[in-house]
Amino acid sequence: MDSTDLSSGRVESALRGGVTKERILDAAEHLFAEHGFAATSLRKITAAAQVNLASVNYHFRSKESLIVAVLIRKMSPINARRIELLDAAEKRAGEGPLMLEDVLDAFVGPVLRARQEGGEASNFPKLLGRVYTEPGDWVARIFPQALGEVAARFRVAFLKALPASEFVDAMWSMHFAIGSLAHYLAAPALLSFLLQEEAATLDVEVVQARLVRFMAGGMRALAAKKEAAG
Amino acid sequence: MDSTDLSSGRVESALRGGVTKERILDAAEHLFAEHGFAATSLRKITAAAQVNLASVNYHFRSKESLIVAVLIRKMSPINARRIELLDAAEKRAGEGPLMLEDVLDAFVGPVLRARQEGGEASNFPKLLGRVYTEPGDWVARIFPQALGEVAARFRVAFLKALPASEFVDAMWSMHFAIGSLAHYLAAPALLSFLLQEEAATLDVEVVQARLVRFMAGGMRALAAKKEAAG
DNA sequence: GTCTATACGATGATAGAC
DNA sequence: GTCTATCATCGTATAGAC
Repeated sequence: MDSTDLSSGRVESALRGGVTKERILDAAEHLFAEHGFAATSLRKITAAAQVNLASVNYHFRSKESLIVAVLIRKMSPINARRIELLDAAEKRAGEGPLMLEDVLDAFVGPVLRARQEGGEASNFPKLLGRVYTEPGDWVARIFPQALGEVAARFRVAFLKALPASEFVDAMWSMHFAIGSLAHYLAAPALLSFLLQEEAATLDVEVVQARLVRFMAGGMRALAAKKEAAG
Repeated sequence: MDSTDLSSGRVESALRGGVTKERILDAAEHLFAEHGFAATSLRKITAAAQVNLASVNYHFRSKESLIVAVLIRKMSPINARRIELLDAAEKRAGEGPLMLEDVLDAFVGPVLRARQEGGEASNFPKLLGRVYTEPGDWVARIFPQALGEVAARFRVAFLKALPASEFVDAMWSMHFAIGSLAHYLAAPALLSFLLQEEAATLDVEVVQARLVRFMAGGMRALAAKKEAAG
């Protein structure tokens, strides 16, 4: 990590423990989480990372691509944990039925706990929630990369946990459920407004319990459509 | 509407059927819906409206205030229709129980049909969906103004339709339900990704049926928490 | 009161030297 | 691979015409 190349102008950055690209990612992640995408200029990022402004455009094509890179890097451990928990749930179920609540816990839990993974207090979950609704077509392009394996695994898991459901209905309910999660992460202001009080001091366990209960109820109701009708 | 003041320099705008303020609102609404908030500069708006750039800063304090003004204006008829439908549902229920699905239909229907109200094809629903998750504190400030009466009416309606639920639980489920709606409006890309096909050609009635069924199932499941536990 | 012309600082992006 | 220099464009502010 440390460099002995004292004749180079890159001594300071080398001593600080990372190449330029990673230093940009670190600074950007911190500032994005703190102030959001739009409010964080490339100049603030490069200043915090102590690198040149143009290096962002060299290592990443644009600010948009930088955002994507930051998100992908942060999502990876979360998605790994999701699959880990899903594996455990499926193993626990064995040959028996896969509980919908367990699948939802595996999907929701790692995201809600994401703020502790960084080791520092951050509003990254809120940032993550914005991903789904950020304007622009670039969002659609990160789905395959960001949650390709996760989507594939949970697709079949939800289908297994909702035996009465058809594929299309399960995907719709999955979409609605993700919406509930994303909205909780991204729009705490509305919740505070509805509750007519501050909702910031909430325990993660309690939130997860409520969220999973809501999701499970909704998904089961949608899956039961064909049963009730036919 | 038409002006005979041919001696004035404002003939052109008068002939085009509106004062500057409204022409800005019209152009902004169209461009915001078409390209999103960030991608629409004030210069493009004023160019489309054929007014001076500085007039935006005169009639509205800032771009942010302009966005709010556009949203409030567009939300008003939607919210009026919501209350209209809620009134009808409550009258229909009479002294009997208020059906949760009816309340949800009243809440969801007018939004899903918003694209037809403008008389032109627009992606305003998508724009509306972004409101809930847009970064920045200004969003929180529009809630009281944008859905003050609506929130108040539907708060009590949901409580009536969910007799087993406590206030806090009902508000949480309301929040989650709004999340499902907002997410559907704002993130069609994810749905297409999950379905592995284009989802653009969907009938509003079908979507509403699915959405309301999901919401109702989720809200009932969350409301039943206390019952099951106690 | 309304509207215009003009300017300011900051932003994302790029070209070309090293 | 990294830098300096420069670009067009952005939101905003103000002075002054009507």
